[in-house]
Amino acid sequence: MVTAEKSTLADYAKGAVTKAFILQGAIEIAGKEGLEGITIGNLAERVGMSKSGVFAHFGSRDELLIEVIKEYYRRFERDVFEPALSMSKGLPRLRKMIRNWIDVSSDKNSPGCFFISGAIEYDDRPSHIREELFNSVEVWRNAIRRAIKESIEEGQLKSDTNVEQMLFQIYSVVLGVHHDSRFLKIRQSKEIANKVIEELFIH
Amino acid sequence: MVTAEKSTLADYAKGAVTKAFILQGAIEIAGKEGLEGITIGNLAERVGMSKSGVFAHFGSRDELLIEVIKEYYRRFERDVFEPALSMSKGLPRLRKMIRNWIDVSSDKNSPGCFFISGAIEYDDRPSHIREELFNSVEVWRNAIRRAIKESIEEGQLKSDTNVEQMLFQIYSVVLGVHHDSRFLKIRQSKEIANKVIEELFIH
DNA sequence: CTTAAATACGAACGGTCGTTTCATTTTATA
DNA sequence: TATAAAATGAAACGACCGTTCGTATTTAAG
Repeated sequence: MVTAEKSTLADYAKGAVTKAFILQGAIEIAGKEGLEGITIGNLAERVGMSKSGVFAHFGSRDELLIEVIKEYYRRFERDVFEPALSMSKGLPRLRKMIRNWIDVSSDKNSPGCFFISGAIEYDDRPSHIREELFNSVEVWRNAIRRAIKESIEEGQLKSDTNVEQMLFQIYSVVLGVHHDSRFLKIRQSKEIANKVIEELFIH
Repeated sequence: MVTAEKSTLADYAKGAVTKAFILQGAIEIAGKEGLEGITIGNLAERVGMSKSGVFAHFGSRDELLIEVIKEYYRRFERDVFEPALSMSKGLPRLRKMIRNWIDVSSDKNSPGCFFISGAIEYDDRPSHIREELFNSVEVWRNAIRRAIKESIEEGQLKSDTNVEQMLFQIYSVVLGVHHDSRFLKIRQSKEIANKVIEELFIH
């Protein structure tokens, strides 16, 4: 039974545990094959269930993908954004956000950044999936915008800094490190990316 | 009959004309749905042929995709690289190469840059298709490297310019403009990208 | 003009896709 | 412990996948 006061893993109904397990498998598949690589069949095989058993948890494949994106967003927030909150407002925090993001985007053992791979997969395909992805990306971009503005207010970035251009440059660098490390398999791409980011902050 | 001395469109066997027509259709599909969005079925429908009729020209879907990439590469060379050769060696030529590349990557009426979308589609999928794509990308990257070095030799870029870092930054900006114009639908992304490139060359 | 080769089609194959239906088993509640 | 509810499975559906085969048509060569 789930209560508002206190809840442990054992409290959750079996259904919720299974659902979380399925989503974990789906994220792993999407990390290798992309979100469009998730099929009910290969997901069922991976988690050791029947197709209909998996399907029943979501009602449709679209809904499954939307829940995958929501779950990925939660993890992104937990792994990339929240750890940066321990740094002081302004450039230290912004720097930490970007470094964490570069880490998950270049680490070959992680599923890669769905914000980046998903943006390519759904750039010309209007759908609820695209909308869900778009909203997640926008929330993240707003967090970056805010950190840039706070860095300006703290006097750590030049007062005439163009926020949108700075955002473009930061986003571009992460797209670059994602591309170079995952497609081209360049090992030192992370170091180059961090160097470029530092120069961006210094100028 | 096709001769080595002279050849016009009418000289080509019907098969070659049809094949070119099919490849054109395939490129259009890939522009909207990605390379993996090309199926024998939807391609046949688009060009008004039977599945088996389309299939016979290539022998397998993999071979079809490889020929699509080769054809795209030829067009990229023609539309992006070759026009830059009219500019003088060094920074003017490099600048033109990048501008042309930004144009095809941000133009919503063009199929987008397969070097970029393909890199995401095949980043974790070893296959002949990936190899073909990888080789095309490497040729293009070498062309950029060369233009950077010539710009240094001509004294138009600082002598201590790090070629690999410069290449990373250029590539990142184009990834950025591709992302912002196609996924986020930001209209002024091309202007921001060109501005960033100019600042990159000035510093 | 004849004839061989090139080209295209229609039908079918085994698979996989997302989804539905219904029966069965497992879990939680009273 | 009895009972309702939740969770899962087995089987099948029509649609589409890449591919094969045999045949008809169109094209080019002699």
